[in-house]
Amino acid sequence: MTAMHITPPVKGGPIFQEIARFRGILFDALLRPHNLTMAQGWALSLLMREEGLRQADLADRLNIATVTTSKLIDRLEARGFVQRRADPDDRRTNRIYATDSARSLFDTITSARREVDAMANAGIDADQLEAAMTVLDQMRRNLKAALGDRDD
Amino acid sequence: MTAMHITPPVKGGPIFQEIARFRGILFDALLRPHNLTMAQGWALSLLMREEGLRQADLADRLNIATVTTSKLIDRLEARGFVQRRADPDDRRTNRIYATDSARSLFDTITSARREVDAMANAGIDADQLEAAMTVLDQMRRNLKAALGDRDD
DNA sequence: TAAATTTATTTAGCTTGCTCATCATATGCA
DNA sequence: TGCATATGATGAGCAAGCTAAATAAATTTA
Repeated sequence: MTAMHITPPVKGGPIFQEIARFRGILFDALLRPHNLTMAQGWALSLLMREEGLRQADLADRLNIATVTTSKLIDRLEARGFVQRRADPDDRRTNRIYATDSARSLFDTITSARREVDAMANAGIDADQLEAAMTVLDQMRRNLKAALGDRDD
Repeated sequence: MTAMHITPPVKGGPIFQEIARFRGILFDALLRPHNLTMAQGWALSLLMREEGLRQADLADRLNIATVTTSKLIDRLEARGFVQRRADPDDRRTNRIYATDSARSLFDTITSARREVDAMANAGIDADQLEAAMTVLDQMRRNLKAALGDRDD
C-alpha cells in the first residue's frame, strides 16, 4: 500500500481573513449606533488629523484603491461626516474635510478600537503581543512590496 | 499651557484588515487564470476533504455566516466546481460535492497558498513566525468567543 | 395530536473592495 | 506651442461579507 497521506489542517489557513473579519464585525457593531462603520471610522480618523486630503492621498494612507475612496466618501458625505471641496489649483482634485459632526465621534471611534483590541488581546502576554505585532508589520511591508512589484 | 498632546500613529491601525486584503489580492491574482477566487479556493479545499457537507457545516468550518455560503456555492456551482444534492433524510438540507473539475485544481490552490505565504513571510525568522502565529491563533479564539457572546 | 420552536436555506439590501474603462485636466517633451 | 503621457476622479460590474426577514421542514412540547 502507498504511504498514508494525512492531509494536514491547511497550514496557514485563512486566519488573517478571519481575524480581520471578526474584528470588523465587532467594530461595526460598536459603531453602528452612531451610523458609522469601521472603514468609515478609519477614514474619518485620518481626515480629522490631516485636513483637506485629496481622495488619492486618502487612498494612499489607507492602502486602498483610489476607486474605493470614491464611494466611501460618497457614503461619508451622505451621512454628513465629510465635505468635498474643489481644489483651487487643480480642477481634477477634491479636497476632503471632516465635519464637526464627525469630530464629535472621535472619542467613540477611539474607544471602539480600544474595546476590540482588548477583546482580541485578552490573555496574551504583552511582550509576545509586541513581538507578534513586529512580525505582522514586516508581513504588511512584504505584501505591500509584492503588490507593488506586480505591475511596475 | 496644557500638556502637549501628540496624536499617536493610531496604535494598532487597520493592520489586520490590510494584511488580509493584501493576501486576498495576491491570492486572487494567482487563482484568476483558473476562474477561481481565494474564498472559493478555501471552500473547495474543505469540500475536497469532507464529502457531502451541508451548507451550514461549510459555514461553520469557514467561520462565515450561513447566508454567505448560499451565494458562494451558487458561484462555485455556476463554474462547475461543486454540485448541490438533496439530502434524502432532511428535505431542508443540501449536500455539497466537489466535482472532478474542482479536484484537478487542488495542487493549484495549494501552491498559490504557499506562494502567498512565501511572499508574506520573507525575511522573517522561523521561530518568531511560529510565535506570532500562536499569538494570532489566540486572537482568533478570543474574537470568536467575543462574537459568540454577543447574542447567546 | 397540535402548536410552538428550532433549523436549513434563501431573498433583499447594504458595505467594502477589486478590476477595467472613461473622462477631464495637468505636465513634460519635442 | 502642441502632442503624448500621467494623474485624479468616477462609472460599470463583480465578489464576498454582513444583517434582517422570509420560507419550509423538522423537532419539541404541551
